[in-house]
Amino acid sequence: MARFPRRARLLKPGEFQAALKRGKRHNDRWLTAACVVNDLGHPRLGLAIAKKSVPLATQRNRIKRKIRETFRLQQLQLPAVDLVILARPGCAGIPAAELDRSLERLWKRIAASSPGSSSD
RNA sequence: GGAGUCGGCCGGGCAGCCGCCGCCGCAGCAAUGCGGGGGAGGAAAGUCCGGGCUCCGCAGGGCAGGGUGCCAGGUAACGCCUGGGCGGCGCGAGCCGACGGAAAGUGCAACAGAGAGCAGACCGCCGAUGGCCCCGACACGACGUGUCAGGGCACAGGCAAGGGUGAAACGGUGCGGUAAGAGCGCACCGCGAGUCCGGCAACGGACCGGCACGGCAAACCCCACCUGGAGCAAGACCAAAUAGGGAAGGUGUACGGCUCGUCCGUACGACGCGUGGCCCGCGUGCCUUCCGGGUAGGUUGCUGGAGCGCGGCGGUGACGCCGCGCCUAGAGGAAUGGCUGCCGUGGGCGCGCAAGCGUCCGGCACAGAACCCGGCUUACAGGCCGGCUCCCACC
RNA sequence: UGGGGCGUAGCCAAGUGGUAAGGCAGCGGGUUUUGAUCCCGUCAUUCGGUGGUUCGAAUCCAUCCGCCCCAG
Repeated sequence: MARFPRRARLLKPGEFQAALKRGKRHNDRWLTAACVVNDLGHPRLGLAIAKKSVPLATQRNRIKRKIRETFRLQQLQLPAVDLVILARPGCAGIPAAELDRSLERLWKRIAASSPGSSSD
C-alpha cells in the first residue's frame, strides 16, 4: 500500500542542506530535483517551493500537493535517496496535467540514475 | 414591466476508493495497528489602526515626540460603528465630506499685474471747489478792475463705478445719492466674540448691530483629548557533543621519621619553548566527580474565546442585560489532498416551430490558517432574500 | 510569519510646495586626414499607479502596486 508517513520526508535544515549541496541534480522544464543516497532503505522527499518562483500561497500549496501525491504513488519504484524538489521560476500558473508530465519524467530519471531501487 | 438605491447572506452539492494532520478509545516496551470523531476564509490577504497576552523599563506629574480632530453615544479599545448637526450632489429613496481655531503669534503666495494685505491708480471717470484761457451782460471807472451767466483746458485735486492682470484685488445685487463716486443712505442676501429662546451639545430660530474682519493650519502653530518600548523568531522549561569558567579530591622526584602504611614531615615542582646545560623569561598541567551559564536538539506558549446559535427584555440605533443550548483547525519545510461517477450552473456546436434533448469544455471567482481577537482597506465568477424610491402601462 | 527601507530618462542620481539640476550612455553637428579626446545642441504626454489638500504637488495626506534588506 502506498502511504506517505512522516519518516518519508526531510525534516531538518541539515538534511535539506546536504541534499542541495552534495546532491545530484536533475533539471526539467518546471522543476529541479536534487538527490543524494541515504542508508535508510527507502526514499525521502523534501519540498522547496520558493515564494520567488510561485508568489501565491494557494498555488504553492497546489504544486506541493501534486508532488507529494505522485511521490506517494511512485515511491516503491524509487531508489533509497534523499531528494529535494525545487520549483523553477515560471511554473506558477501551469495546468495540472503539464505538472504531472514533468513529474513523471523526473521520477523516471531518478529511478534510472541509481541502480539499487528500494524493494520493500 | 423597467430603472435605481440600501441592508443581509451564499459563494458549488451528494456518493465511492486511495491518502495527509491533530484528538479520543483499545492493543503493544516501542515503532505502529484497529475503531470513532474533527480538519481553511469572508476576505485566512495588505499590515493601515486598536486591544488581549509576554518580556523589558517605570514613585508621581510635566516637557519633548507621535496620533486623533463638528457634537453626543456605543465599545476592552480604536483612525471603527450608531444617532444627530452643518455643507455638497441627486426629481427621489439615498449618497459623499481630515468638518476645531486665521480676532494668540510667526510665515507663504512663482508668473502676470498699477497694486497681493489694513494695498494700489495703468487705461479710465470727474474736475463741483481752486487755477488758466475764450466770450457775453452789468457796475465803477475810462481800454482796467469787480460781480454774474456760459464755453473750454485737464494744472492742482477728487474717485475707485467700469476696463485690464491674476487662483485670489478689502462684501454681492438693485434703487437713491453725487461733479464723478463710495455702505454715503435704504431694501434683500451675506457677515457678527451682541441679546433672548430651543437643544446635554454640535447647532438652529427671532431680534439687534454695523460693513469691520481675504486665502492657506494634509505651513509652523494654538486648543481639546489619547499616547512607555518591543514583539509568539515574545517568553518559559529540559538539555547532548566540543571548547571554556568555578569547586573538591587524586597524580611526580629526593631526603628524613616512625606506629612500616597507597602514612607523616621537609625540600625540589614537572613538562614545553626561547640555545645542548645552568640562571632567567614565557606558556601549559593530567585524571575523576560535582556546580553554574549555555549552543544543537526537544517540550511548552497553542487554542474555551471581548466565542457561536436561539429566545426574551431595554434602547431610534450602534449596543447592552438575562436565560437555554453548543465546542467549532491547531500544523510546524508546514496537514485539510488525488482519482472517479451523478447533479447544479455557464458557454460553444448539432437537432427541433417551441418547450427541450444530445454532445464538447485543460469552463465555474478572489484566494490558503501559522499566538488570538475588534475594525479599516484591497481582491472576488455567479447567485439568493428583504426594505425603500422614481418612471411607464393597466385595473 | 514578523520587522525595516526604497521607487525621478536606458543607467547613476540631485531636488522636501512655484518652469524637473548634473553625469554616463544614445542621437545630431563642429574640431580632426580618420578615430579617440574636446566643444555645442538634443533626449522626462504619468517623478511607481490612483484619489485628495492647495491657485499650484516629484514634494503634503490617504490608499494600492513593485523591488530590496534583516530575524531560522
